[in-house]
Amino acid sequence: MINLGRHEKVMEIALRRGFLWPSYEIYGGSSGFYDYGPLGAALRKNILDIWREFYCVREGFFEISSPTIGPEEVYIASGHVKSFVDPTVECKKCGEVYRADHLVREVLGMETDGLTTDELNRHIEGIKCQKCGGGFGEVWTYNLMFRTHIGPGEKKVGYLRPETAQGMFILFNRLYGFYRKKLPFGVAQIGRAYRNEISPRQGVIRLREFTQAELEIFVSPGEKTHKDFGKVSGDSLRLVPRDGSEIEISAGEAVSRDIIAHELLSYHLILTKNFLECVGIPREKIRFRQHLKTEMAHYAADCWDAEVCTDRFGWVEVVGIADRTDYDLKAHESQSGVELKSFTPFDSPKFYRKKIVVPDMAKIGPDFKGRAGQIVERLKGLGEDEIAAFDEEGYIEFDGIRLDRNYVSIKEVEEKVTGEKITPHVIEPSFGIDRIIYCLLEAAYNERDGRNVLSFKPRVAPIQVGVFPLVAKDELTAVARKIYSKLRGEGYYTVYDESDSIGRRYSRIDEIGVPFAVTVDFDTLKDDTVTVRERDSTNQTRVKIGELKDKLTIGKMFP
RNA sequence: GCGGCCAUGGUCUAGCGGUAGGACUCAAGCUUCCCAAGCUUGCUGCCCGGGUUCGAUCCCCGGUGGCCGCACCA
Repeated sequence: MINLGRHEKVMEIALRRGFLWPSYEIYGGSSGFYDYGPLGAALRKNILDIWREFYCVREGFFEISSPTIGPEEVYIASGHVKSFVDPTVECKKCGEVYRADHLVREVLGMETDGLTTDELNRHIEGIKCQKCGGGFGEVWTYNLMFRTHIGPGEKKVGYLRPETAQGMFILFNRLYGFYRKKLPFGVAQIGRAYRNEISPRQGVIRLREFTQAELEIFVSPGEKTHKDFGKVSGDSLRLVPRDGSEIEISAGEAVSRDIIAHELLSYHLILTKNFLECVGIPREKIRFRQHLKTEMAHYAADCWDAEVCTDRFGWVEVVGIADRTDYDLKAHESQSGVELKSFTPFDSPKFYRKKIVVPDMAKIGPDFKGRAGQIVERLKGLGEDEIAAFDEEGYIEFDGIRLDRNYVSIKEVEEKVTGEKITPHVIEPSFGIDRIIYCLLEAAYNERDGRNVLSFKPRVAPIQVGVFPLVAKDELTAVARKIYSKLRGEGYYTVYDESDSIGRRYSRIDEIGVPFAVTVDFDTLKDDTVTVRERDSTNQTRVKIGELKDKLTIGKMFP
């Protein structure tokens, strides 16, 4: 299953030709960080352009950009301060490190969710190391967020965001207004996120700073549908549901058979699959795996990962598509005290008859003096049943006070309700761009006659055209340089090369995935034609210089 | 975070207690009428810090980074 050769060759090309460089090399490096070189940055740009085309243009989700550092409250609300930690314990004798909660759960057979460090410590006192029988040290928690301080001094704690999502939840009211107070709406953010991983390895698969492209789609809880679902419901998905089976099933059927929770999730699985294929991940290397209940994030109700099959790492999670329900909005609402709700008007207002209690302050005030305020507060909070009982019995008792009916008037009024406030649910497709780039590099890699070829689609290739004089003679280079300039003027990412043999030059650009080579030869001088060589087939066709643009098709955005 | 292995030009590697050689790449030139041809010339290197030593790229310690295993993985 593991094929070291392929991975190593891809990474070697990535390093040597300027796709990916380990960061801070001149200072000895720092693991978990990678620089994108010129070709890597261009590749990423092209992938992000396609992503924007899919989501911002086609789905109409506008992109925002929020800060990467947030005050502590944000991540207290989101649950990251508390939950984004691993309680860890180490054997004092043999140094074996355990997840403290897993250890307690396994040895004592108890549920460990929500236990504090102190509680875990108490449980662990009686446990011996399973390897050597030694005793354990203190439980310590490791929070994976980078912590910092905002402003001078250490009073104001901040964190580097572990996901771009929170920035979008926090803007809910602004965004809701921007979208003119209608559900559903979606918002996109592309940006860096930070996780201080214990042991980042596997190249660009697990980074401490990485690029996410995330969408938050706010919907009514009861309307997890998509107007275009009909167009994709026949498309097939390769699914690995919770039961561990692997099935090929249409998007529509997956919903009707309750494998995928709802249409909207299913729609986004299809969209994700189309996106991955569009950037160049082969269909047969894509599948969607449903999270087990136990591995689901603290906020998720249902979650499917898009996984790509790699030679080196097996199935790699590249996109998470989660139904976060109302977890985040409710959490920020309660932390901030600001209401984060949408308002849905009814078709026509509804009228309710209900009884209300109106306190007679002229009586309550003098008789109860200092406690009057408290009484009024209690009366405001009475439920309908309590009011009815008050009305019937003629008195009410609370907080040791007996309040007679003649301190209030109880009236029946008609209340007009024009709609309802709800906390929207959130569907979140979250793309790990760096992982997608690795998968793409691996998928694009081929060998031909012992030489390296990266078969990028023209649309994602960092450089689209190479322009070469067949040999470096002045009469040919002059024409080639003109074409080089002309193509750049038309918007192609183009390189010019006149050194070495023509074969070597073709080979050089094959290795960085340039799809087209335009070669100027001696016939060009007679009839204004050049050859266009296609990277994957190496086929050449002669075309008029003026018709180059028709031949160098970078490809339609959508297949 | 723990354990094992490792660290030499851009890449891959040889070698040694007296500061290094090769292959490929890259650059310049010659050559070259379509798939890494050939010739000449050239640039670039012992991961970092400390110790031992007259002298350390080499030995020792620590760090950093890489790979593997454990653990972890929203």
